[in-house]
Amino acid sequence: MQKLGVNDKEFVKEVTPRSEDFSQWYLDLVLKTELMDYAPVKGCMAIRPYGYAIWENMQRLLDKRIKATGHKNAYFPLFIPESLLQKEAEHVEGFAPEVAMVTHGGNEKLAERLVVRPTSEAIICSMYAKWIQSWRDLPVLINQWCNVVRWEKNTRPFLRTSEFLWQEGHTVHSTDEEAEEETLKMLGVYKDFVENELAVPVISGLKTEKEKFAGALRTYSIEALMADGKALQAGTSHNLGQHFAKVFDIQFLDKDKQLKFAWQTSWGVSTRLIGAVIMVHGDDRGLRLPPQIAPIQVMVVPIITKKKKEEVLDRARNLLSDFGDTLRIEMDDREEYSPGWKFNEWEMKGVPLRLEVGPRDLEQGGVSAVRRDTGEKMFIADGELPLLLPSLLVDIQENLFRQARDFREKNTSRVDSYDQLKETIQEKRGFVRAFWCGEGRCEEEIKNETKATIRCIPFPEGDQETGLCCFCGKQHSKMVYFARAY
RNA sequence: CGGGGCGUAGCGCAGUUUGGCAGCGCACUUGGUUUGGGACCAAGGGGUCGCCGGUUCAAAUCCGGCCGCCCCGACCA
Repeated sequence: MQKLGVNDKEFVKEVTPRSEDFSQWYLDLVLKTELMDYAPVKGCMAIRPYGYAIWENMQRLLDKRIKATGHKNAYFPLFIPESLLQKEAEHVEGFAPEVAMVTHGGNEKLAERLVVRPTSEAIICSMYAKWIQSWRDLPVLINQWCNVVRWEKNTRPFLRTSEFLWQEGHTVHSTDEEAEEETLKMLGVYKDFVENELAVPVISGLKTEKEKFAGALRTYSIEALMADGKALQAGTSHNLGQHFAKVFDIQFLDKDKQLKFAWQTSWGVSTRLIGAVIMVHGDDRGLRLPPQIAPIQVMVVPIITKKKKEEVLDRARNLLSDFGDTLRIEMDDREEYSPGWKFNEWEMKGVPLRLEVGPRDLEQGGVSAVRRDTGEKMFIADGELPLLLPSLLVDIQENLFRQARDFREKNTSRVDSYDQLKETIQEKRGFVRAFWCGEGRCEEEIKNETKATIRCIPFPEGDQETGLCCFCGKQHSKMVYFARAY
């Protein structure tokens, strides 16, 4: 391999530069790269093939992990009788403002309104109550991939849509300890998946009472930092305790002949992760997709000229047949577009690696390659391709993660006073580490004034440091992460 | 739900102030010449001007009502 420098030419401006207007950049990008399009109903989007392919790759990689930890997939109904949703007090209070209701079937008014699921605890628990009698029926480890609907006031493609796709795991256990273990195990699965497949580094920890899931005993989350300095909750795992078991009557006869309420968990990640990938890795030229989830990992652009057309196309086709079994490799041999147009197009669409095959490359017995993550150009001799292509993709994947982690480190601040907290959130954004006493009142006032929320209380590393609450000054406060969030 | 912006060809827009043939760029179709960082020439196709009503000889344009989308807030994966 011969390095040929870095491509730093300015690209054609179809997308608002990220530095100029992050929000507009994001919207331009998701539309221009054909990830999605707006649908006729507010907050609803069509996920186009290129966007859906990313989701399919995410599904495949996460589903494998979910199954490897002993879970099985199932499917539960879209409609939930209103009375079921209302059983758990906190749950209904949290979700009632944003549920869509079906009131009619055909022309007839329904006897009971049906909620279009905003999440499936209620319907699943009503089924679990029928399926669980004995300790021998436990644990129940079920996941489902589906759509849910939440009537949001403010929507944004992928980050917050009225309908979105996700997976939700719902498990039932015989003890508190086992449920807690499951909750943490799945949070760990999410962290592993998001960091290794999406190349997005995350902080994991416990949510505060105020931020926890409606109906949960405890919520844990993984939190990522976007390139504009705002945080995004990338996944949640809830220990539901016995809250739902008690109202849905999920009881089992234990080994000690006692009738007991079961312990439950639920956990989910959604198509929001596509938004995270865009906002963490994207740049002024467009998307930068991690190879693990990129619909196209390698795009071959044949440089077609009048004289050498067939030779060039033959070589390009050979590349597809040589590597088509091991890589997601495609060729853009459209003759109505110039090579330059294609370079920009596939860079905007975030394809990790581009191979150019032209008359010059044929003469030299190799291909030109350009990395999307660095813009680096190189010449690769034909014989080196089988080893270099996979290793370049690994390298790109790791580099994207490293860049994102470095960005997060640079944008994580440690503050000791409330004034510093306010100033940092205002000026620098990013994650801000500060001590917090655990009081909802402090949390609330900080949020009202700074718009920053406690993203999570991180898991203690070694001897946990404590200090004075940055707001009220109380001793033995814990270190938490603050940030403005999506 | 509050504040702001916008609805005219697939996309981006002009035209609305001062009523008078519905336009421009890109995209699309056909033919030709091209092709190593968004090629060029020529000829074409495409419209319920968001919807309903009113004023008028005449409405994209004026008036009234409604609907939708986007952005910023408050609420949320």
